[in-house]
Amino acid sequence: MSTAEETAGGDTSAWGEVTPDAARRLLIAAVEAFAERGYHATTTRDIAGRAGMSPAALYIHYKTKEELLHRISRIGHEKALEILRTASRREGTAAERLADAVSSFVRWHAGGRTTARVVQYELDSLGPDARAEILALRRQCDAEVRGIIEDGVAAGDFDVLDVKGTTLAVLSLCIDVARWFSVDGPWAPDEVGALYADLVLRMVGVK
Amino acid sequence: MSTAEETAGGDTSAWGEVTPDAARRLLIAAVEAFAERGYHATTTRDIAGRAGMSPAALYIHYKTKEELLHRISRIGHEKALEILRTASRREGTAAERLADAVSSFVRWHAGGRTTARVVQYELDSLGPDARAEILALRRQCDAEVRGIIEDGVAAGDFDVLDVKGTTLAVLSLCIDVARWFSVDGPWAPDEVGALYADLVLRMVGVK
DNA sequence: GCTGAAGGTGAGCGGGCGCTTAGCGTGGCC
DNA sequence: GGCCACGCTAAGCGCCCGCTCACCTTCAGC
Repeated sequence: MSTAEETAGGDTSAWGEVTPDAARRLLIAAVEAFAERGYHATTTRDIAGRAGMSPAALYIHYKTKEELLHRISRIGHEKALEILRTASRREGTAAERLADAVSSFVRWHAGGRTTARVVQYELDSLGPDARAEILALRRQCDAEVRGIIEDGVAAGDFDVLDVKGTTLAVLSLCIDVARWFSVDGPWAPDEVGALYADLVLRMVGVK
Repeated sequence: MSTAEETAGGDTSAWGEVTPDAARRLLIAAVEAFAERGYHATTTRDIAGRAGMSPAALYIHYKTKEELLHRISRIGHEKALEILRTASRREGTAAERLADAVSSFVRWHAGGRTTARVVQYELDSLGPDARAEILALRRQCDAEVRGIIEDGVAAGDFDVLDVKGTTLAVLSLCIDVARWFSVDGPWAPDEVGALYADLVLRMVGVK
């Protein structure tokens, strides 16, 4: 896992690679606005206002409103893929690797709920080209999880009827955390991660 | 389960209660448009056009665009609740009732994907009052599933660590089907329903 | 101190939005 | 046939959208 998970309160970390400072502030403002109201219901005036700038400033750093979503989506998906890859490539049994992947992936969706919501649910608002690029990243995420499950089946550790379907279900379960998780709810991201890791191990019939 | 599930090809059934005919055509057009592009990206001109009417016709049958979403959402949630209730109240072991609930609920999300998408993912576009009304229906859905799981635990049939969390995960898994399911994909609604019923029985540790 | 690049602003454009209104065609009732 | 209620349309209002443009500041380099 990464050295520092996104903190609660306003996951503004992990955008360090975005420069200059004004461009990063606009990006973070866009993430928050998109997460709260959705891409289409968010106005460029709202984004600029949150970043403490005039509406015109947005267009110095980004060509269009859609470019903002594209950048957010790509960075987010790359982070998600990195999380799954790290868990997949560590040492240990398939069960340990799968539990690690699920718990860290869920922690990211719960803790960085704001970002994850945009990343997972605003995909359809991208144009065809950007969308295709992001879908390629998603297929890689799928491949990482499927790889772990296939390893478990091959080693005789898992009992799975349908590898493809189970992979989809596992990812679906994790992703949907971004929809329902709330910081005001009864669980901390860690707790959901642990619960979900247990549930997923049951789903793959770990022995 | 109901006598007739929604058919593929354009789930226009189940709107029989909406009259007159023009109002129903507008509602079905709105469901399709909202599912394809999202509530905020859909225009009233688009809805009216799909229904073969002029933009102004919409306002004879509905006060606002939001009222359309509200009506769709309420009818959809009532249908979802009815599906879960029917499964919950049938005879049989907790495992049989849970498998029934999950498979029929998933079949509805997969087969009536268009409607389910709007119902499950456009909730935030409703105003506070309408939203509160719909959330009450969602809590009832949650209660039906939790009831079955509690029955299974009480009877000693299930092995569950966290009833509330597991209930949430089961519902989350089913609901997210509306996001990823495609009629062009490799599965039929029935197949996903059967797969998911098996996965959920594993999650609750059925003995 | 002058200059040019970089990063910002205020004002506003063209257009499409949700929604309204005046008026038209039509079928039921006397 | 005369009348009216109803369902609908054509036209368009007022607003706010994404985005642009002319201009202003700041500051490094010389």
